[in-house]
Formats: sequence, structure tokens, C-alpha cells
Amino acid sequence: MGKEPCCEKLALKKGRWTTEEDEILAKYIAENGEGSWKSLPKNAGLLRCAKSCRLRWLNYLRGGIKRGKMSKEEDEIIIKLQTSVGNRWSFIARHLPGRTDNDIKNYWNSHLSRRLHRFRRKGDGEVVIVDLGTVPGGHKRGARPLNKTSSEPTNPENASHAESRCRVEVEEPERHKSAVAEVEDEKMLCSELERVEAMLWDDDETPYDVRAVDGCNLEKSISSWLLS
DNA sequence: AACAAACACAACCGCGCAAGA
DNA sequence: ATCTTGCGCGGTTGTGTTTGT
Repeated sequence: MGKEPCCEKLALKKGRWTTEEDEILAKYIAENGEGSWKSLPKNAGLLRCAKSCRLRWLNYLRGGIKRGKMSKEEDEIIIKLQTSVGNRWSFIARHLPGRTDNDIKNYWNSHLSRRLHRFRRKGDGEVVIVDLGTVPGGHKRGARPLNKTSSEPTNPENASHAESRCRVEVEEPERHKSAVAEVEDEKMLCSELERVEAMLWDDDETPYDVRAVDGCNLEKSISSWLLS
């Protein structure tokens, strides 16, 4: 249902877009407007499938797209919304002008979800480093041995586990400093997450009932909540 | 300098929904 | 009521770049 023949069957081009293709697509849309994606490739003379054209336009060529690092404010909004509505990236993107759903999805998967899963505080506030091997899409770089001077033999069985767990404790002064700063950052993120979670599931404080999602009202509630 | 590991992000794929025939 | 078409979304993969050894 609704499935289009894949690019291979139609001998269409796949992979990265060239600047020439970008120019053709942008020019065509500038002259004819968005929409009618199905007929666009043929009319514009592009050997691309409709989906590919649409994605390229929406995520890259369309005007007003912000590129570069997410700000702290954007971070917070993403965390808030992801926590409350889940992986509804297009919905979240509507609250971040200039950011696309794809951008946000990528950012979440490669930055935020890892950061939030990596550190969980115990009740006493102590930072617990979660075994990265258990985190889907985990921060594998962290498992790389950081303390090369350590003469302690490593048990191959527990190697990655031990390496990830001793990340902060065994580092040299300079590295230790930045690791501590990272932990502080993680702490802030975790406490923000916990605050939001607490709000969401505490009947007195919940700004809206996420369990009875009504798209329209939910969006209004969230907008006013974000502005508050 | 060379290599490997990890990151960052662009693009693809499959599915589901809505509208129209 | 059913089928087809077009579109949008979220998950996943692929690839170029960066970083550490």
C-alpha cells in the first residue's frame, strides 16, 4: 500500500546529491513551488526518486535551515519534548524553527540519548557510570582505553566494561578536569530529565496529560508550557 | 605517517495514513 | 467498500571526517 518502486528498479541515482542536482532541484521548486513530488523528478530532469527529492529539499535546500551546533536552549527543548511525546521528531521540529526532524533525530541518537543514558545518579547523588555496552548505539569511543600508563593487566572478559567504568577515576589531571566538567554537564541533563519526568507523572504538576494524547490540544499545551 | 575506532550527518527504506477514484 | 496513489514519518544504514594510538 502506497509503496513506490525502489530506485534500483527504475535505474535511478542513489547516494549523495551533487551540487548540480541541488541546483536543478532548487531551481525547479523556485519556479514551480513545492509539492507534486511524484512528477517532480521527471519534470525537473532529475534521475532521483520522488522521496529522495522531497527529503533533499526539506532537510537541506529549503530556506531557513539552521546548521551547526544545537544551543543549550534547543537541547533543553528537545529533551523536554522527547521525554513527553517520545520520538515524534516532526512534532519536536515544529518547536525548533530552522531545525528539521532529521536533524533532531540524528542529534538525539548521536548526542542526547547517549548522554542521558550514560550517567544516572544514585539516590545520594553519586554519579553512576552505566556500562556503555548495554546502551543501544552506545558511546563506544568512551570504551577506548584512556589511561595508557596504567600497568594493571586487563581481563579481556571484562575489558570494555572495566574501561568504561573507570573513565573518570583513572584519568590524568587535564583529562580528569574535562571529564569532571563532562560529568557536571551530564548531571545537569539528568536533573533536567528527572524534573521533567517528575512533572509529567505527578498529577498535580503535569502540564498536560500525555497519556490521553489529542494532537491539537497537546500541541497547544506544549507550546504554552515551553513559553512558561 | 599509518591505521583503526568513533563521530556526525546525509540519505535510504519500509510502513502507515489520508484522500480520491 | 475497496483499491490506488501520494505523502510523511521514524528507524536504520552508509560514508566522509575527526581523533587517538
